[in-house]
This record gives sequence, structure tokens and C-alpha cells, in this order.
Amino acid sequence: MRYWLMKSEPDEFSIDALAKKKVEPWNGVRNYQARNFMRDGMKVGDGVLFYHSNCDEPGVVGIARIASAAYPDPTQFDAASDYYDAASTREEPRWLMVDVAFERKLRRTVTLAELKTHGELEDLALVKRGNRLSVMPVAKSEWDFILALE
DNA sequence: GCCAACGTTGGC
DNA sequence: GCCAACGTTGGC
Repeated sequence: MRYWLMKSEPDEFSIDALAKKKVEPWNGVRNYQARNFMRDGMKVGDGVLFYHSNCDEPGVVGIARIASAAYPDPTQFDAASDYYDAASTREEPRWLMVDVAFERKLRRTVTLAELKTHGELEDLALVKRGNRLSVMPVAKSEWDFILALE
């Protein structure tokens, strides 16, 4: 079993929204590295740190599970969608998504500022300079360490 | 294939 | 709102 961190802007889709919906198709990923992690790395049951980005208090706010293998993201074919990609075809879809299932909220937000203070997390892509990946792998040791901070 | 211009991400 | 960092685009 592997572990991941997935970013979401709470104004768009928050941990509370996931708690309400239980399962959500994680559409809109338009970055090849992130897509490849979903396609080649993710398995049903993998752990997900749910991260709030671009907000007052960026940080890890909950735990989710991967609930499906990667499959084509339908928003890439929808001309009315923000995520439309005219260059993608149904025969050879460029963008994939996975379903993500709510597990629980953390007791508190483990903030980005806090994560940056711990040397144990120096290899975590999230805390590296200029990192903008929205889907990234997390080592088991990092997963355990972050959840011990909660 | 290079690289400048441009758009986006996301912390602050 | 600012801006650093980075990915993508497109002219050549």
C-alpha cells in the first residue's frame, strides 16, 4: 500500500465537502507528472493526505482513500468545462482521474508552516522550493510522522 | 531543439 | 494583491 498527498482549494472542494459526498471523482488534474502518479502508482485502498491549498491556513486537514483505478476524466471532453482540452480525444484520452473516498478529518490542521519545521519531512515534495504538484507520493515514514503531529 | 513569452500555482 | 517558481506554447 502506498501513500499520497492531494491538494485541493477549500473554496473549490474542501475536506468537509468530501465528508458530505463520501466519494468524489478527482477531476481537473492537468499536469503530466500528477497524472502519471494516478495512472502508474495509485491502487484502490492507498492512503491520501487531503491538503488545503491557496487559503488562509494551508495544511493537511484529513485522510482519504483511493477508491478507484485511474480512468478518463470526462471534463476534458466537455467544451463548457474549465478543464476542457480540445487536443484530447475519447480514443486516446490525455487526462485521467481517480475516485477518492473520505476517511476522516484530522483533529486539527497540520499546517504547511509546521511541516516545514521538521527535518524528517525535508524530502517531501510539498515542502520543496517552488513545488506546485497537486498530487505527490508520500513515504510511509512521512505519513506516520505527519499523522503523529495531529 | 532552443528559448523567450506567457499563464498558472500557491504561499505570503 | 504580489510575485517567485515552474510548466507550456510557439516562433524560429
